[in-house]
Amino acid sequence: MPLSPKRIAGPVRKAKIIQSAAALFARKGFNGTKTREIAHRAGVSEALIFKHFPSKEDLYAAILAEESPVPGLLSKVKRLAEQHKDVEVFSVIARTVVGGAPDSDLMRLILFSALENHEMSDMFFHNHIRVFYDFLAGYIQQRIHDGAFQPVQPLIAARAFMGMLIYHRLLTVLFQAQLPQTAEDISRTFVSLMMNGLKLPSPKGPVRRSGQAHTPRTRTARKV
Amino acid sequence: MPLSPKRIAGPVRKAKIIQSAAALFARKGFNGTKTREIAHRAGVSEALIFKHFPSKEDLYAAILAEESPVPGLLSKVKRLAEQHKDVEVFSVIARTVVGGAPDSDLMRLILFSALENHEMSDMFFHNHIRVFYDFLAGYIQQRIHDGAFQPVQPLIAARAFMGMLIYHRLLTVLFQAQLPQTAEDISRTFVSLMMNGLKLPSPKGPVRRSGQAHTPRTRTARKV
DNA sequence: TAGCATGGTAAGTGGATACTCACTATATCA
DNA sequence: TGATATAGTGAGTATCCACTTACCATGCTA
Repeated sequence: MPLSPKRIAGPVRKAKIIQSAAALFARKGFNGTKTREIAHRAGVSEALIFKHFPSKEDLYAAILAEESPVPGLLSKVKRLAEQHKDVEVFSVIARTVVGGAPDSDLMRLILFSALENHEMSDMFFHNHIRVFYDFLAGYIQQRIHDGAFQPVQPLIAARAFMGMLIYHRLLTVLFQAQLPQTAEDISRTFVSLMMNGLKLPSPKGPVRRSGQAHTPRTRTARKV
Repeated sequence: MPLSPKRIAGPVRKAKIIQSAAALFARKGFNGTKTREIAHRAGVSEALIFKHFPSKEDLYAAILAEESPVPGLLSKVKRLAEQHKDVEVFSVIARTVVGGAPDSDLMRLILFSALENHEMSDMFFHNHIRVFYDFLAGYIQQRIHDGAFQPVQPLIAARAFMGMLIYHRLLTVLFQAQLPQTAEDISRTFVSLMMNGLKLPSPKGPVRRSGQAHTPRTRTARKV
């Protein structure tokens, strides 16, 4: 009886190859990753990779085409949004990102694919980052309409908030530039800055502030 | 007279090679750039590159070691800071970044070097980005001490502001994700959000002075 | 103008690398 | 049981690429 754990169903092996390749592409980029390494990591011969994928490019594309884990979070945020729990909406997003999402590998894959201008990079960006951004812009716009926030450009405000979060994530992933505070403190500060930035000037007393708050003349476009 | 525009002083040629290589490394990364391309772009033979630099790695390091154009801007900002012109300090930085600094090539070089974890990447990051960040954190801290800003963590607040700006820059450089508004509008919105976020809750009276002491617990950042 | 340092190149070289070929091993089931 | 499809591989191969060698060209100056 041959003790062969070798032969495995096709799709399973294929998934294993994708997983191994993703880890390597994330660390070394497309050009920096060799098919030999991928094979070794996946525990198969190099030839088998090419049985599953016509080329290294195709393997890379298969990785970028994978689904995002985002929707779960997004539906949670949407529930809060329907209840107009402003602070909670921003807090959940902040805690998620500051807490480590997207994870290091995913961040690096996104950046590498964008820098190396892979054709799927746009879609990848769309699936993993822009969903939040679009949702948030829509929410801000609605809350301005409700009279809960200052009349600010929703697209810019959304980009500002996501910028705080993603940039923070970038610094930790790319430069190990951690902050001394806890993730919770950091999230709270980001949310607090943003909520203060968006909230209406208190109705009492003269509101004298330097140039801003002029009514938006461009209609808020739904494009990025 | 021999029509030879060929022979050029060593340092000049070297600079030309660096310049050509920088453009290519910025677009394709270290692994994606071939010495042959660099030579072609610089209008010299491949061999000459290796007369000037022992290896491709050394050429890359020479590029990363180049001086940053930042100090000019920083001294300008410092003058404004000494006069406590809060809005102007933030505005100048915002306009500079949103207006296109660091330029596309520099941004890409920084990101590539960080992703490919080149050993000089940290220094590069330090010279080009962290200078602002450190300065800003110091300034915010001082203004908190002056009683002009809310007691917020200066490092986090600085990261938040730089995050808005750099992330915006990143989206335009990497994903051509422009916003419909003008650079000036975008800068103004970022600054306005940040200044609102940092400013003290307005007391009933029109004058806010450093003496005012009540800390509204509503939604302000927790001090530690 | 001889001598020499400097600027420059054509033509390799050896090792890596994406991909192929020809072939073996195992499972399924009529 | 054996026909057939599927899983898997060792041993290439053509090409590319960083780097070298051996050599020529030009300007400077004693």
